[in-house]
Amino acid sequence: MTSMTADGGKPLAIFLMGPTASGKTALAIELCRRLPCEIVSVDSAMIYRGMDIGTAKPSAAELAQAPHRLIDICDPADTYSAADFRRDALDEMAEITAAGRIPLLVGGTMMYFKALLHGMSDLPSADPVIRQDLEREARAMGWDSLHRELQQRDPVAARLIHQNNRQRLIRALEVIRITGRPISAIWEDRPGDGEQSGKGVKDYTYFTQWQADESPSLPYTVVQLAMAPADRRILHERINLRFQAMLNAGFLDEVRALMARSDLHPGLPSMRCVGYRQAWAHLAGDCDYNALVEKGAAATRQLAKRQLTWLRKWSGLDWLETGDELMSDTALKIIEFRTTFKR
RNA sequence: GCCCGGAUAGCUCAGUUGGUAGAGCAGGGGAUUGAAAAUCCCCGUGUCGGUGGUUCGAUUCCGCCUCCGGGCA
Repeated sequence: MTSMTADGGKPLAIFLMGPTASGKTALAIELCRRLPCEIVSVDSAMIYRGMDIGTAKPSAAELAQAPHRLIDICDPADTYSAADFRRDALDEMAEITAAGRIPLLVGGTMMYFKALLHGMSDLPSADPVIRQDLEREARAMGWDSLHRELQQRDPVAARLIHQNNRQRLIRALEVIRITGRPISAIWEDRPGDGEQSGKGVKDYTYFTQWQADESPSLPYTVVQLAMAPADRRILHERINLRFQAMLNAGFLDEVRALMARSDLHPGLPSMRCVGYRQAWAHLAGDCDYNALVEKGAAATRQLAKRQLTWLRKWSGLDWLETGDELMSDTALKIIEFRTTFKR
């Protein structure tokens, strides 16, 4: 039988990853029926309360059957980060393991999976005041002047951050202003697991290859399941149908309720989520209903594409095919195999 | 039936004073360290509706045909 702890005494954790609309939630709930698992959501949109339909959050019935941790933990006015996620997820996983159960991490926010698996450098968190200052400077002197400033103070980061990428440009300068040190130097201090210390930051990517049970920064033996339809066209069809189904289920009412709040605006991370951004634009009169249907579905397809880009280079995955009716049997076999035999 | 517009990339369209064409969107590939469902980078050959003519050469000019708008009967 599947053992709770694998070799080395590390407890087991299961990751279930996949692009949006690939059927992760259904499989996760099925696995909970067949294994002593407890779900931790790995999803940067489901964290928000009041954003249910558009994030394809599990229904109340599904949640009663298989509770999800780390959903509904933020107000849509809040910001949340990959580092916040790593901390919270490790807490939840410890609790689940202490109760003698297996953490099942399910979601499509690949950056969060990466942060969890590999850890993050010891960087300061975001400072809204500094960000505002930097944006004001950019408006006054031009964004190219900010990039020149980065070239001065952190040539390594300047080379790795494209000058059009304002978000990362701001971040790099923010870190310098808070710590007085270049962000690339801090990456080098402790690049993820620390394995590459001293080698220098040659690439923005601070790790390229890893094995599931080789991550020093995660005290678990991990089985990494990934799922997607075999053919991208099938995924696109699922996405198109699902977006229309969301609209039929009252998605626009959900967004109207959010717009009615005076403290929410389209610039917030929550309101930039796929679907919400397009629905807001439509309700604000920027496009008609047919355009909303097209744009919302397209944004979702593009999200799926980016998720697949992560997955394609991710190592140590065991793949499952969406639509395979024996999928949960296959998943159980993989889990048993992976926990029985060391690679 | 007649008149006027259209017909060019999957979609919406630009353009070539005649030398076989390019934008936006969609799509594809990639990057990814506290916003990550974010942000950014790279990728454009398509019987230029069909057919005949003029021409060294037609997607471009002319004729006819087909289809789609709009108008007149």
